[in-house]
This record gives sequence, structure tokens and C-alpha cells, in this order.
Amino acid sequence: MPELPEVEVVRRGLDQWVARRVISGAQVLHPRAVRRHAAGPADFADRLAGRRVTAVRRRGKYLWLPLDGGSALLAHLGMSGQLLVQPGRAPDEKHLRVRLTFDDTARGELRFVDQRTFGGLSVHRLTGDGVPEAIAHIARDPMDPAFDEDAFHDALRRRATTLKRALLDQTLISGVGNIYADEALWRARLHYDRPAGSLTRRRTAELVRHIREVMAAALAAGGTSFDSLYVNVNGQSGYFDRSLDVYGREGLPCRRCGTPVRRRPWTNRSSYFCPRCQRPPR
DNA sequence: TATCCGACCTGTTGGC
DNA sequence: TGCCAACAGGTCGGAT
Repeated sequence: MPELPEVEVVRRGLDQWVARRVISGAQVLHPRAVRRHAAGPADFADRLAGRRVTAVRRRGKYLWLPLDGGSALLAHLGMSGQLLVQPGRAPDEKHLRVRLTFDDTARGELRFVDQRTFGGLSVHRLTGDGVPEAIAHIARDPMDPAFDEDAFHDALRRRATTLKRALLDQTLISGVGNIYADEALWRARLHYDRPAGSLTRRRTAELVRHIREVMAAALAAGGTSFDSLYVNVNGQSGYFDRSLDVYGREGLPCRRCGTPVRRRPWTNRSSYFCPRCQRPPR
């Protein structure tokens, strides 16, 4: 499932295969895929036709393609989204939602394929910071060199919520999902239900370091699933699964202490943790 | 105003 | 074998 590291792999692929090309047209095959484009599918297509992609950017799990003229094509892969560069003659995928064609047809077309339709595409103006207006409220992600660790700590201290909720709040820190939240908390020996405001500055710094390390490891693993002709996100790729320490490992021994990993229902999802390494708050 | 929680969506898995 | 419920989870909007 696409997480920040996989989105970054997609960004690199798009930078190679789509950047600097001119979009000739957009075909929306499922309106839900452009639901975040308030003016509708026809307007979405109108705003892309004839525009040149000038770069490929990412913040957290969002990707965007700045276009000449000052707008950008924004993409979120949701849970099952893929952005594929395919030859135009290739048969349509079962869950193909949007097709972008380019004036240099020989280099293929860009397809947005999304089984569960949680992801989507939209076109927005860019703010002065070069970020699409629709995601201007999203915090920087921990892989961003400009991520402000002190500001993150101060924001945590102000929050009357629990640690994992705070990690999943994209306005505090972006790019962290359920899997990497559990993995980073395990590495930091912190319980998910601990009050967000209870960490010292040093402990916050440790947690951020663990988030970065687990994401960097996943990015390195995700990069191996690519071949050179193809921008591919394989949501079912098991490559990094083998490196996970707690997520999805209910009942299996903790890799640190051997205690069986537990799974607890948590806001319509699951939290995985080691009951010995990660003591619950009193 | 801040925080919480259900709905959205579809394929897979497991239980009966 | 077939049916059904549970599950996966990021984001948004309504509820508290």
C-alpha cells in the first residue's frame, strides 16, 4: 500500500518519465477519482490540456506536478492508487480511473489506477511556497530538510490527545500512516496511547529519528521493485513487509524481547505493539 | 475551537 | 460450495 517511501519512489519515476512533457489530454473514466476537483471532470481536463509538466514534487503522501502557467496537478494515491506510465497500446487496467496523454505519444501515457478509489487527482493553483492551495495546511514531512523538530515538539506539547493520533495528524507531521506510526513507536519504545504532550524534547527527537530511519529503510526496499521502463507502485509488494518489526505480527515474538506482539482495535483500525517494550500509560 | 469518529470503497480472508 | 461479516486505512465532514 502506498506510503511515503513508495510515493517518493513514484515521484522519482515521474520525474524521469513525465517531467518536461506536454499534456495533450485527460480522460476521466471514474468521476470519483477527481472528486477533489470541485469544478468537475470536464474542467479538470480543460485545465490540463496543453500544459507542460515542469517538475514533480512531494510532501508527505501527496504528489504534485507543477505546470507552466502557475497551476499544478495534485495526486494522492490513497490506499490502492498507482500512477503508471504505459504504452498507449497496452490494454486498460481493470481499475483505470484517469488517463493522461502527452503530445509525444511514443513515450507512453500516464494512468491513474485505483481499486478502492480513496485516492484522486485534482488541479490547483500554487501558493507562494510552491505548494498546491488544497494542501497548504499539511505540515512538512520528516524527510524534508526544512522539517522543524522543535516546532513539532512544541505542537505535540499543546495537543490534548494521544501520541499515535498526533503522529497521524497531517497538520502536525505529514507522511506518517498507521504502519509507520506503529513501527516508529515500537522502535522508540513508546505506547500509542501515551499523551502526546508527555514527551521531553529529547524523546521527541528520538521518535523523529526513528520515523526517519524506518522510512529510509522502506524507501531503499521500495526502490528495488522498479524496472527502468515503468513507473510502478505495487500496493501488494511484500518486499518491505519482511522488514516490519510489529505491524501485522500479532502473536509473533517481539524482535527485541520475545514477548508476543499484541494487536488492539484502535479508531476503526489496529495498533500493533509489544506489551513489554511499550508500557501503557498509567 | 479542538477533538473525535463514522463514512467512503472494494477485494480478500475466514467462519459458518 | 456459497454466503456473509470482518478487515484493510487516508481523508473529510459532521458530531460532540
